[in-house]
Amino acid sequence: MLDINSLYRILFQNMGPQKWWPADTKIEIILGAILVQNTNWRNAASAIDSLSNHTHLDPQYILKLDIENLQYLIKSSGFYKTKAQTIISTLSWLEAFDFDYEKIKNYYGKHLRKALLELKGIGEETADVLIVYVFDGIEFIPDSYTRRIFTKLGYVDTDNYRKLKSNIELPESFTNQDANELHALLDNFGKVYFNSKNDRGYQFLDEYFVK
DNA sequence: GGCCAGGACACCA
DNA sequence: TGGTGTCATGGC
Repeated sequence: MLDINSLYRILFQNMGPQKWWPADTKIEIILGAILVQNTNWRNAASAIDSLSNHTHLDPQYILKLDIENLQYLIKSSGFYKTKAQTIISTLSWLEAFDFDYEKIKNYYGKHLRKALLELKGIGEETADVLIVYVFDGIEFIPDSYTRRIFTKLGYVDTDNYRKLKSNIELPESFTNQDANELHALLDNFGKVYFNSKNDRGYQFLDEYFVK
């Protein structure tokens, strides 16, 4: 069975750097992480576009929007009522720290993940995504694609997020960039492997898949 | 026209 | 702790 380092190396050698997160600013990453929850990226990106057209993704401006207006702007991402609330609770939290991410890291230290989980609408996966892509931390992110891939690789206890996370230890050598790249590679691999009907050359893991 | 996508949460036992 | 229903749009 492939260990994390080998899996990482094989993915990287076949796919190259993924340059995640696909966004220009940290606020855009945060909004994207919320809007893509259980939604395909196309719909989430469309919501970001309309939000950007109306607010330039200025968090202060977004917080001043009527909730109905915010809901309308992000409608294409689905679950728009819940996501509007999540955006407000998260941006309000950031605002309390003047949108200073270093200040937040210094304030919470090791308890950052716990603080993120206390935000309404931020669950384990989104918390880990924010830690890796916004706060430069190191976390394994066993999202649905990752769990499906690990299942095929023969790992056990892959059926839910917490179970797989508790059983996987990232290598000591892993940096923030490695955690970033590994998650991006796994998701982009999963996206092609599980969704595309025609063969696009993503068969390089097949020899490691069981059955 | 059904199925599902880069989840979270309330509720229940 | 773990399983289930609900929230919702747009593309295929």
